[in-house]
Amino acid sequence: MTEGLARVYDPEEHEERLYAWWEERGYFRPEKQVEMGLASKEGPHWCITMPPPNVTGALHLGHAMVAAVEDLMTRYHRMRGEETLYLPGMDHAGIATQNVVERELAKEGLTRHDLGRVKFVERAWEWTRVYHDRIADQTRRLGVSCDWTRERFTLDEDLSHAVRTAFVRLYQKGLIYQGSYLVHWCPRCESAISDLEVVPQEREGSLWIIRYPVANEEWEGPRHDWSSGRWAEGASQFIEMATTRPETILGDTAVATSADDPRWRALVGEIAVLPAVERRIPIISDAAVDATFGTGAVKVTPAHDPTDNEIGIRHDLPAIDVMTDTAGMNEKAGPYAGQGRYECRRNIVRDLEKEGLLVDIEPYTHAVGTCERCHTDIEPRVSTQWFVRTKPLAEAAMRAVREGETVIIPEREEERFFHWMENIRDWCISRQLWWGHRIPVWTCGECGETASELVDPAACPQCGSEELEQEEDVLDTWFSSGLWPFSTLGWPDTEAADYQRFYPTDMRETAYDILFFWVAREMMLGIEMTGQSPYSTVYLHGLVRNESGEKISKSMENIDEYDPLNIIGTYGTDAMRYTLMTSSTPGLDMNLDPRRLEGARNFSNKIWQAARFVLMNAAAEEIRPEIPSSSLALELADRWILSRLNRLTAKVERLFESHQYGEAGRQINDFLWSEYCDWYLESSKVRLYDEAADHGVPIAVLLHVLETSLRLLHPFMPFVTEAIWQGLPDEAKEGEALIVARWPQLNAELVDREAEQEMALVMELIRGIRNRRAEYGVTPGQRIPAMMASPDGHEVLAEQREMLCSLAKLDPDRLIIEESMEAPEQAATIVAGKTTCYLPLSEIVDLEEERARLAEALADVEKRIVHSKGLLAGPFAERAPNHVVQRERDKLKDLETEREELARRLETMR
RNA sequence: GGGCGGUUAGCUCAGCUGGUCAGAGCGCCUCCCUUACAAGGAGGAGGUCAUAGGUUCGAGUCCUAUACCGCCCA
Repeated sequence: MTEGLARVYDPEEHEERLYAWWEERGYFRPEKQVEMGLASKEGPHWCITMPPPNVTGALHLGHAMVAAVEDLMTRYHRMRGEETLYLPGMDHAGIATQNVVERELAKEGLTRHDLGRVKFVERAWEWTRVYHDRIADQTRRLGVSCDWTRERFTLDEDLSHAVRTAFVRLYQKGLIYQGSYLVHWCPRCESAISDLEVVPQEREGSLWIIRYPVANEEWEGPRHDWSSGRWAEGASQFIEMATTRPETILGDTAVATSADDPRWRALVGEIAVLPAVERRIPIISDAAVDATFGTGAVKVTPAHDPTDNEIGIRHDLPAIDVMTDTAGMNEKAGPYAGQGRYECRRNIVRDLEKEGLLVDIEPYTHAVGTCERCHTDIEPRVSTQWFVRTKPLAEAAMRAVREGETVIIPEREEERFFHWMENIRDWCISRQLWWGHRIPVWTCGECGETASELVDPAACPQCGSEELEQEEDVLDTWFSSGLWPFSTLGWPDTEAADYQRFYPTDMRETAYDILFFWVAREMMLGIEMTGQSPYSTVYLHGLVRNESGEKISKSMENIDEYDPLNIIGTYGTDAMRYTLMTSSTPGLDMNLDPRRLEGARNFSNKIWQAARFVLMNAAAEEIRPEIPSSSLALELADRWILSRLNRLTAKVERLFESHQYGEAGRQINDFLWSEYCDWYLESSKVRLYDEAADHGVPIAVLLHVLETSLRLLHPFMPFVTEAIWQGLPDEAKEGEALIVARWPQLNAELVDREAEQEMALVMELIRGIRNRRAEYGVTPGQRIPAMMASPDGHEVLAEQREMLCSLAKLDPDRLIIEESMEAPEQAATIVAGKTTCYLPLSEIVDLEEERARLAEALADVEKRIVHSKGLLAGPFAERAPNHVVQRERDKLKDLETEREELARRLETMR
């Protein structure tokens, strides 16, 4: 592998190959880590369970984000020597998968009912097998170092057993109940869905102002048929109300006004006659009615509206469901039975108008609930469902967060968590689907007794009858996902090795938009089932959007640009992961900009090129001992880069510990590019290209710094770093793979403040000289003379003659470095602290320009001196902390030195 | 209606507990295919950190309003 590296880094050459190798070597497995001595059974451990992707389709950028963050954490902990488990898996995604399979069937002209339950479930399994493989493959492309030997699927036998156990326990504890309540019903899925699965959508609809006749002595009820135009003939009193949903009139069981509304007070207690169906319904008053809305009176449809449902309960009103499972009008809808709900709406409005009961129509914008999965308008509907009593579970979950057992990052998300938990409603967990965990409740055909047991009951526990029927419905997918952090580790077998070792886990990492869907449920079920919060930290990342901040959706024209696999194809996995990690800040949404991807790809190539340089030069050398070593005679640049490296190591560690991964990634980039490549590597050429010079030291330092930086960068860019690392000579590294190398530790001995200050002077002079060369248009390669006067730095500069000549393109024979000297006349001047550098470019220096430039610099310095003096003379000197004041004093001193130098120089030019 | 987040260079974004923080990449201008890299190198221009107050010796950084954009909940 030390054959030298290709001219350009090509991710495709390495990524899949390296991944296969890692996996085959078993590095993702905790057992292997222990076997290798990287971790120990007695030592620290770290575990994260992967948010299981749905088996519905393909991965998107959200998954790529999850992969980037979680794999970064995983690799970091593994390198730190913790026994690390990243446990992967997938979710059967009940409603979503059933939808896609039904869509497939539709292409064949079939519905699930044509197949029947058993055959349909078989089809869903076929789908699952295909997509499981596809998603697993894609996950590997993301470079995720998870332990595939522990992969789980929510419908696996053991996980189903966990679901069953959890259900039975909750049921027997009275935390699960069945009842007839208002739920969100999707007429396309023909199933109940939870509050969270309803997506409100703004609609420009209408507000229909209608009126119902009131029965009284003069008019006891209609004497003519509905739609005859004479239905309300003779009625003398009406109550007027506004509605956005005229079709639900048929299910009204009252009219309500706010208490003491002067407009309607007299009618409260009277009976209104419902159009079309002629039901006699009471006029009541209720606090829920907003007197300022519409006419101050509302129709009450307890079976089809949440607010009305509550009013209905308060007033003991009947709830009449007028619809079918597919949101058609049922037999209770009288003349409209058999019509679709929107067809019915049009017709009943027409008829109301005909009967003189339509008062007005106003345009009205309001929110309509739609199904998260199929976007069909939701129908609130009373139906019999299973619920989890969430209050006690929520209390425990809140306590865990409040007491710090689980920390949510970013912190503000804790507020959202509490707010939701405090207002939590019971969780509807039954779904009228076929794909999922069938509810383990049996009803006796003889006595009606219901039972929920761990083992399928053979006979009714109450009457002994064998006529038992299992509940048809399945459980909400989130019920099984809610058990994920422990069901995957072996629960309910609490003696299982993984459960013992890794539970509670350390991290739940996911996007903030599923805090309630999932995290909240995991917390509730986890604490209830295991007595412990399922993880100590919840880290929530932001959503990925396109570069204009728009949500990426399948309907976008350039959707392919945002397909992670296409991004990987263009830029490589490393570039994508690095970009996802560094483009944003924790918890904030990210606008993914292709330019950043390009930059990241360039970065990976840059490291590759640097490595090529190091390896080419190292190939010819005998590799010297590791660093630090007293046997190495380090020069200024060596001491400087080692110091910078160790500062970086400390900084990255601190940033990782506070979950500021993006900042850490940027810091590593800065170091490698702007310090290692631009300065150290360039300066090393002086020694490496000098046959007579010692090559061992720069090679050792180049290798050491490169190798250490690769370890720091590995969690961000796993592939390119491993590819290079494998190419490094054995003497420069420890172990067989970077993925299992040790995380770098700060070596405080190598932090060298003096070297940093001296190097800063050298760099400042070189930058200054380059700047003047560019300004005067000196031919790039041309060697020029220079004279440096430095009372405090001449020794350092003299030692760095070669570096100065090389990087500033100075003529070695005409470089003079003294403590002080007479200033030449025709020269450009650079002042750096006490050091003055003259470039005697007699032919090209424009004295007038020089004077102007120096005068400008002097003016600037003087301005800063005035500011600094003002600061030190004021209350700042007394109130600010000592070290800040001292720093200001030092700064002033430097400025004053510089002013002197500039002034002196200007003087000589008069 | 309640709550949260954002508003920093032309563009996409960093700036942790207030004191060299005014930054990066891309774009732009000048020069350079120099034996790691043109997916590159050297130099340069560019921002009164949304607005108005306030706290402080000192504020993109804290507080209060306002505007605009976005999200969540009802």
